Amino acid sequence: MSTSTGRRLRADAEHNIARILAAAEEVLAVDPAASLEQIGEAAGLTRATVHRRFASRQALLEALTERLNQRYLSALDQSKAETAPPLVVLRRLTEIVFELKISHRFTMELMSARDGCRSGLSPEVEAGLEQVFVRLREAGEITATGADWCRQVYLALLHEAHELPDDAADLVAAGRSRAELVVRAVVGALGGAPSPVGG
Amino acid sequence: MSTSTGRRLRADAEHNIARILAAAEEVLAVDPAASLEQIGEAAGLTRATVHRRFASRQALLEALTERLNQRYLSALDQSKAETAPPLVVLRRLTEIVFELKISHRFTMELMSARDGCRSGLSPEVEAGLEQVFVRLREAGEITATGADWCRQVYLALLHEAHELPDDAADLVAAGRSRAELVVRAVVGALGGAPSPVGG
DNA sequence: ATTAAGTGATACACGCCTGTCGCAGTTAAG
DNA sequence: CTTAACTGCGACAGGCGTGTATCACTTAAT
Repeated sequence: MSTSTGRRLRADAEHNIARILAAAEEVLAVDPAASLEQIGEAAGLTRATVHRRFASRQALLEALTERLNQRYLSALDQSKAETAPPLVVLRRLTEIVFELKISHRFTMELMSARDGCRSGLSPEVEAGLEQVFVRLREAGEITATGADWCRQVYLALLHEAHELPDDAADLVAAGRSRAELVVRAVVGALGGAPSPVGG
Repeated sequence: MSTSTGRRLRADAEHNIARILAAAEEVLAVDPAASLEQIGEAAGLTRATVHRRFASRQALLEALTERLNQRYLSALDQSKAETAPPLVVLRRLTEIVFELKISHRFTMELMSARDGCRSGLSPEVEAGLEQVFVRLREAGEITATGADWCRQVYLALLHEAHELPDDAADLVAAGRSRAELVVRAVVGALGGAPSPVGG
């Protein structure tokens, strides 16, 4: 709905849209309540121009989330393309998302802030993620069946691992790789052992 | 630092402080950017009175976090008092914190929003939580050694389980109890199996 | 009952962000 | 080159939240 709203833009205008989005990400990562003025300044543009490209602050934020959803899709493609074993897919995906968390910190948190029960992720991304867990289950790596639960646990552990200081003991134990740590934790959380109690 | 700043307050004033805090929690849970006016109205008081009791918005928020930290401490006491087995302690603690997440939703999220690497939790609460994981490790239930990692994983999984819809498949599998689900996931994530990959 | 504390109501100053104009100058596109 | 698009600049109106202060009134404390 935001891609090509009317007729084609001039090249420089299109270019400025990119600069605004990049600047917004950069500035809002530092101060989530930053004004459009600050964003424009960081983009080397005027507030007026920001308004010309994005009718409202809300519109700008929506453009940011749409952009991140595209990166997510691309990440999913990159990691599962070669029909690799599901654990490898999970590890690759994790590594890419770690990079996204660095370059798109603000938007990541924006999308994590659920309103109600929505995840902020596009349906396509959610479906792609679900596929990863379906394959993990088929391969016997996990036992959990709920798509929501799997996705939430994964993203949560990914996030926490990312917040971890560089010299954390558990990181060393995982061979210095945050991705390794996440993969192990996710597999453990989603059910290495079937059911130690009842049922 | 906020308890008994100067001389004693009159009884009704002290009472109003409690009403303001309760109203703030209630209102901010719905709209985190709500004005002091809205909070005052919800408390049956005027904005002026809110300002009399809390010099600034910032001061009010700090009072909220201090309050929640006290609840955390009390929760830790309640769950580990009887020297119960660590897994039971974890489950009890989880159940209590679930209730806190309902009654203190806003403040929970306020404290989760880390600025830098601080957790928002008071040192006492962090220490108490660490003790729980130390005992879990001594009992052989987990293998992870990092205090930060353990705490973060626990709180994250707790949060995600709480966000889960009531009819989630994994909840049924865990015997309908979110606390059960969290305990299993935490134990799994923090290392049921030592190290399936390398040295 | 007396006094000090507390509240309601109202008003004001201040600052900030948003959204929208218009105009002059610059730049891409054909 | 010529035109239409785009930007910078400045200005404006409107809204909202904060923080402070004053004054009359009510209430707890002793």
